Amino acid sequence: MSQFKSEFLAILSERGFIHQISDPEGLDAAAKAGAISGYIGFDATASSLHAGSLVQIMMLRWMQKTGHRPIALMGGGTTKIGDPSFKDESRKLLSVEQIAANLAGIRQVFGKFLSFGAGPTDARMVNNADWLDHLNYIDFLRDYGVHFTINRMLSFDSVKLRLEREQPLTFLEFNYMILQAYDFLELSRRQDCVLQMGGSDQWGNIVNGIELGRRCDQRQLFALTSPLLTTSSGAKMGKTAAGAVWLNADMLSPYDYWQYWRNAEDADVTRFLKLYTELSLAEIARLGALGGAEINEAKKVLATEATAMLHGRAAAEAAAETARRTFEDGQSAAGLPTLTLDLDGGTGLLAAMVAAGFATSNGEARRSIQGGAVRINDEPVADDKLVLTRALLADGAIKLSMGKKKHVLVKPA
RNA sequence: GGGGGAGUGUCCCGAGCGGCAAAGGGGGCGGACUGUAAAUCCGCUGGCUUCGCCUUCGUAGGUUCGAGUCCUACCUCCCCCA
Repeated sequence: MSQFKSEFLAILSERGFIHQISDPEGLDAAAKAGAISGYIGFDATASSLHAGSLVQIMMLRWMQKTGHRPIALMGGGTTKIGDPSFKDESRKLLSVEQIAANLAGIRQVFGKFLSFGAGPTDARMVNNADWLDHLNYIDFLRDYGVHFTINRMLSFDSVKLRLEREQPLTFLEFNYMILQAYDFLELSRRQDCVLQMGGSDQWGNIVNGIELGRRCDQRQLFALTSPLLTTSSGAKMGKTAAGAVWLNADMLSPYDYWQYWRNAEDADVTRFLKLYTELSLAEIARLGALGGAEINEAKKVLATEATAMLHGRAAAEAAAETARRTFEDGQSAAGLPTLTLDLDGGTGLLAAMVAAGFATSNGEARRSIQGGAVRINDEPVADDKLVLTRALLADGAIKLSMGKKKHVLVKPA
């Protein structure tokens, strides 16, 4: 499996990024022979990417680090259609304004992982709206539609779920795979891009692009997919109870991001270190060998390294220090997320908990209090009618906690 | 076209002879145990101005003191026959 001669594939392989490659020998030879260009598409379905996309981003990063040119494709056009792959029902269509706003949010993150420019291995960012928005329907059908048979498209696993459930798959969505295939063709022509990467759920779509390249331009293109990542207990990467693990700092603080990785399951530590950090495999092997409570050290390294890559070393160290003070010293630490409330007029505890995101309704907050989950300045609270006022301030803030892991500092308005 | 079956707590799956805020799972949250892990055990898991009030069982009507449960129409899906 890892008999790759190119540094690019060898690294991806040994770090666990590879699920399938369309023509492993061919791609390996191409990557060995010289710099190649490869892309991954990101649709603008939310205003930030989340941890589930991190594997893709890391693949682009490794591509660049091993001397190739990564292309981040913004799905400004395809998002208007919506990818139906492996979804059991169609998603709501996003407005054009919404897509533009989401795209702006998503763009930010790439600069932290890739270095952009015009040089041979500088990353590029392109938007498929540039070519998809102005396609002429009839011309497009005549030029490219002839290369796709419905028979074949219906055979893809990605649409089977929908078809088997006899859920409607609209013609609009059905076109998504054609447009994604066309993207690949466009990028091969415009950017000399020969590789498309993505999650394993994208395999069918990518292969369609390879077919199109062969038929239109007699060009050899490649596909490389990463495994669909779940945690050891089966949960999807990047989702927690509180919501998605966003990459944008304004949607998830560096502290909370650090916490997400710190709370990884034991069984995931080695795998995650390989995928989400750039530590050497030897170092990862050492960390992964730690047993019992010592593995917490490995989790801290994972959290700090992963956070440093996204938010910078300083933010990562600060998060680590805040966590250390909070969890290991049991003190309130200044780096905890803060919440500003009116303490002069007083704010009810229930309302404060909802504002802190500890509960979604007063009732839920009340039940948590009755269940003994809530503490103020580390003292358990039993009274759900309590009102937060300045009298509770300690060191300029009130530390409001729920459970062992959720802490917020309430400060006066 | 004909016949039969199904849509349940806006996370999911799923019970429900007319008295139902609705069994049971899963998931999630909290507690205990630990190592900010896993497993296990326990509690919680519609909303509110909470001894009470309000909104929930595909949609809209109807019967009834009272409907998730019965009736009518409609929507969607599954199966059999043509």
